[in-house]
Amino acid sequence: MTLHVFDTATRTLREFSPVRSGTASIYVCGPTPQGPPHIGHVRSLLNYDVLRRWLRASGLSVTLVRNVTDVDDKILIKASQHGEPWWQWSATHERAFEEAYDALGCLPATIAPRATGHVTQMVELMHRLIDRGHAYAAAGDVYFAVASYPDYGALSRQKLDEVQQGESEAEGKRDPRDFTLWKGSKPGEPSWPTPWGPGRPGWHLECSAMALTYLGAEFDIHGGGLDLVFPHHENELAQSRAAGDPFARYWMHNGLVGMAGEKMSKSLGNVVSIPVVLSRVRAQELRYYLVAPHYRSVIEYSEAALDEAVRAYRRIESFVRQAAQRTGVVGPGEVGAEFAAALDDDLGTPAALAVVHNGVRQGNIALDSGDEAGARAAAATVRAQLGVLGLDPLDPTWATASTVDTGAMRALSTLVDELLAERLRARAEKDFARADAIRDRLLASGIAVEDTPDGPLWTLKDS
RNA sequence: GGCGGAGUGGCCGAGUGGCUUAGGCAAGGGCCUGCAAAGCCCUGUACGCGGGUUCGAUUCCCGCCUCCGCCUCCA
Repeated sequence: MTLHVFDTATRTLREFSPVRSGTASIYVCGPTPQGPPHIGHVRSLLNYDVLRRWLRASGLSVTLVRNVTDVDDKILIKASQHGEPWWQWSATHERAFEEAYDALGCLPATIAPRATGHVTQMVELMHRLIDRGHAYAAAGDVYFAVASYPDYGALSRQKLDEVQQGESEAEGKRDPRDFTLWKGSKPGEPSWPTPWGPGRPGWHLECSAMALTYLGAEFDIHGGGLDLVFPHHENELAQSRAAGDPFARYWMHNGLVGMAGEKMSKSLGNVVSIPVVLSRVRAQELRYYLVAPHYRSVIEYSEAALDEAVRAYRRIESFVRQAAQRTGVVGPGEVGAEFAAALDDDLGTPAALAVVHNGVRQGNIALDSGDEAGARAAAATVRAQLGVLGLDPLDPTWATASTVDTGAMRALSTLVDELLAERLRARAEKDFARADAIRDRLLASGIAVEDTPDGPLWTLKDS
């Protein structure tokens, strides 16, 4: 079985077959860094990170482009409200997004190009569109002539006549539904020179230009949040196709994160920002929470659901750590057919995680019965599976300052081991009061002790 | 108004025309343990409402209700 993905354009599950064999090219709409990253942003990226890891595990070399819309209306407004240059505002938040992605274990994009660095390519694209009669300049702006492209609406299944028209009273616009490729500069705004006058990129144009630059005229998968289907992706598709480029072969869209029955969005002001969540739970736990449901389903964020995910993840983590401590660390093995089938079916992470949990159970049974080989085998499989999901507890990504500082860790380890040895003596003498006192004292210091058939294990409590 | 999605056991969350069960969390019982924790085993009238198709529907069809997303910046 090979990967099948749900393609928004056809509304069907399609077998993934790359343009260039042995490789996969993916373009993901990244953020407009106008504010701090929230859970919704991260869910989207996480989904494409899992996709990428799975393609890689399936033997393909993956190029993933994630753009940064580093100039747009909101950025200009926010920056001026805060008395900062637009580029400073943009760069600050771009960094915040990168940090959030890194914290959650997203593999770095092959390239994360910025819109402002690709004006040349945008101008080239506009030339082609104007030459072909699909675009026109008017009063410093450049518009895409929607009516000139019969397939407009194919992706989102919008009928042009039914599209509600915004109150766009721009002069020179031939059809109110025409969208802006290029915005003529207004006083005080940044601008770049073009044959049609100075201005700045429209939102849609940049993606077509950058996808072309880094992935070629035809590439495999274009991804993004469901809210981008219309108009953003519809417009991208129209531009690129009208210019003569085949563009994306598959369109993937992840479901949004809701908040008490409403979409989480900047405009609604109900965002749950990543730094806030990460002060509650660890990054790998948040990742589990967001990766566990199917990527196309809606997630209604709640702290209760997040806490459930934390406990579920800790069950997995506890097995992997115990197995490593008791039977030695084993490298990732094979993921197994059942797991592969789950992910091949449109990234079925829920079914994949069910396989992981069953593996954990088998591993725990092996540990309980002293079956070291069985435990090691289970651990190897589980780690391989978790690796594909980006959830391997032993991945160095999750290392925190406290565990990285090996000198301090060694010192702590010595002290704890001494106390545990003392507790063992107390237990041997049936002095349970003293044994429990030692355990309580360690717990009060943030060190949890568990007795196993192989002796006590201790772990630092993270929260 | 147009386009699209969803309503599953206490909760989260998959899935399927009937087969033995998604998985997790929580709960109850048991095993293990000096205790605890963890783990393992067992238990639980689930599929929004009303019709229809069918030998049989949670799963297909029709209608209805409720909720969500897009059509304006948004992952």
